[in-house]
Amino acid sequence: MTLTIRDVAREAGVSTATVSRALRGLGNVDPVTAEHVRRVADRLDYVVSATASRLASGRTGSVAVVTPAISRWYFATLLTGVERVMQEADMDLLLHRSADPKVSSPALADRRLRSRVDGVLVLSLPSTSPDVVALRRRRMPVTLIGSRLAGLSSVTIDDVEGARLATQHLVNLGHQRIALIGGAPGPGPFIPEVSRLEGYLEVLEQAGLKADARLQVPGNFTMAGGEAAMNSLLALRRPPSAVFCMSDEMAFGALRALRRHGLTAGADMALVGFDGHDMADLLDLTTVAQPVEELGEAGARDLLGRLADETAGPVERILPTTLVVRGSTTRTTS
Amino acid sequence: MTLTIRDVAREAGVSTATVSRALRGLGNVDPVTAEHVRRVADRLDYVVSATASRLASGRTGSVAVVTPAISRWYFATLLTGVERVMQEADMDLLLHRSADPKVSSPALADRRLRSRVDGVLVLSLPSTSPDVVALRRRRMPVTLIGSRLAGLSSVTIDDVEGARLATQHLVNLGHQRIALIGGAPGPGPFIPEVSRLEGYLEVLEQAGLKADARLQVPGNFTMAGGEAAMNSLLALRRPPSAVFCMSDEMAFGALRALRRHGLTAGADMALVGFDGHDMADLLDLTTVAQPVEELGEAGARDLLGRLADETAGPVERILPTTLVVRGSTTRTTS
DNA sequence: TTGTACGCGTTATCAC
DNA sequence: GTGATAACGCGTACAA
Repeated sequence: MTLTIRDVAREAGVSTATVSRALRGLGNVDPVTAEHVRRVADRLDYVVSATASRLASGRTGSVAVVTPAISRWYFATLLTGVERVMQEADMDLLLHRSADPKVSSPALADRRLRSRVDGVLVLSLPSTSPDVVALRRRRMPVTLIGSRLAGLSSVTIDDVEGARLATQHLVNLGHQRIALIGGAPGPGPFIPEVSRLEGYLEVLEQAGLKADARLQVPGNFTMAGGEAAMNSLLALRRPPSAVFCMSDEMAFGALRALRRHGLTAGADMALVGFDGHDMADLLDLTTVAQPVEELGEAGARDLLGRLADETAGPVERILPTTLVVRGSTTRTTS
Repeated sequence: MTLTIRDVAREAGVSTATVSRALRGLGNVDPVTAEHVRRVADRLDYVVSATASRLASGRTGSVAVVTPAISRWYFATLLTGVERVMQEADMDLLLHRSADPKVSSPALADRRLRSRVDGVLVLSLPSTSPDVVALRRRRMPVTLIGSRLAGLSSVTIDDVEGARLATQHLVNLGHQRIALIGGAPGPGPFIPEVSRLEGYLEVLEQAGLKADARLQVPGNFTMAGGEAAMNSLLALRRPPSAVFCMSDEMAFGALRALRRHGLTAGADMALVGFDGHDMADLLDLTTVAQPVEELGEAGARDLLGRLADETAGPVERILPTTLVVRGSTTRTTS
């Protein structure tokens, strides 16, 4: 029913082997023959069966990206960068959301991805994630984006430095009680979280301010979480005068909380976010901007390189962050 | 090197055919044998080769979603819904961004998707898109989300009605000069755009207000576009007193423009968005909310049904929208 | 209920 | 440079 390489071979008057070589531009084919074959294939509107090609060659021509979330700005933006590079490279991109490890079977990604992709791009997953562990054991080419792990290639920002930038900015403005809105409650293995906490604590210490555990609250990296976190901070007997949020989306939630309390960011409470979200500008939010789309592109390119040259050693690329100062830390009047 | 069905067959003491049947739960296998085979496969950590299975069965077990954008909220949210359903159905999901038809070869999606997927989910693409045209000709199962086309299954909202809700709301508030910030300049084949314009015009007419072409400006469905659009409206000799934006993201941009002009939404200018974006609440934006994630899920389910039963006729599902009134249209004081 | 054997459409390895 | 042909790993008549 559907056209096969044999049809093209017959029509072109050559063997299937030659068609295969010609269509893939393998070089060891007479240029004239090759061109002829290509013409015929074109005329017939023939497209190689990806499936058969995969089975025979052992390469799938596709990669998977496993991510904890899709619609959150950071991940959606990473995806944009990844997709662009993969499309250019003519690679299929499989999208896989890593389910909550608590509710789903461990290493689901591994089972679903085995024999389906040549490599995997892992977005911001904790190194202890069963998915990552399984993938590693399988010796599947993996590149991490947004987290690091010994032995694996990764593209990240310097989270410690980013947090330092944010916190130092607040210190410079004279704040003494600087709170932190972070991710999950309790210390997790989630790299950006740990590193940003580290940067925050470092600066406090250097500034001679002592860290107060009550000022460190979880926000789960969501708007709702950020709002709840800010509410709890405002309910403290001695609320902070400044807050560093580990993500812009949490900062947006915090902004809402402030507003509902009749407070103004920048005047009543200094607020710094993290990410460089599109909407940070609109909301006049000071933030530590990271080149998210570029992170995605760089990660994708690294993985492609790794697939092309299996012997390539792991590379850890670190992209720069910049502090973008806006009204949420500098406004002086309501 | 890698485990095959033969290894499992040998180890379990049965034929490969039985293994194949048992592992797929085909029924015509002795329950005891089946269980035994499953155990062995499990112990060996065997996973069927998706590639070989595809070649033999003719089904790829994967679907593609082609979308004009990934990080825009609406699409990222649709994707979340789609991905959830596909993961539950154990279907691979290929992500493909449909490039700008002007710069890319026509029907790129078709060539890249042929023989790679069983069906395609098309997000909000104009029916004249070369991708859609090619897919149709190929008789590939297709479900549209966010747009409609005779002969194809689709899941949409009632865009006309949504626009009516928004415009009527503004009319009810007593506005006489109601502007519209839309998509691309000039009339396009992009369904939501056309329909929303239609609903807007209908209400104006019913209200005895005459449409003013100068009050209809393109915003390209981006924040930047929305901002520029609002700027141009404000530069008019007789600016509108209210604006209906075809998307929340454009409304956000419009909000910024207002702010830069020292104006307040709701007090100096009424503003209604469209989508029900997460952040509309934070920005106190009145909007026509649509169940975006559900749209994605419904579309995905429809496509799955279509794959299971090729004879199923096309279905057009329409999900409801609701007007969410907030301060951007009702605030009375700056 | 189970096993045998062929076919799925390419790629890759040899000869030529 | 080109052509046979044997894998690739599984599904599925068909036979038993």
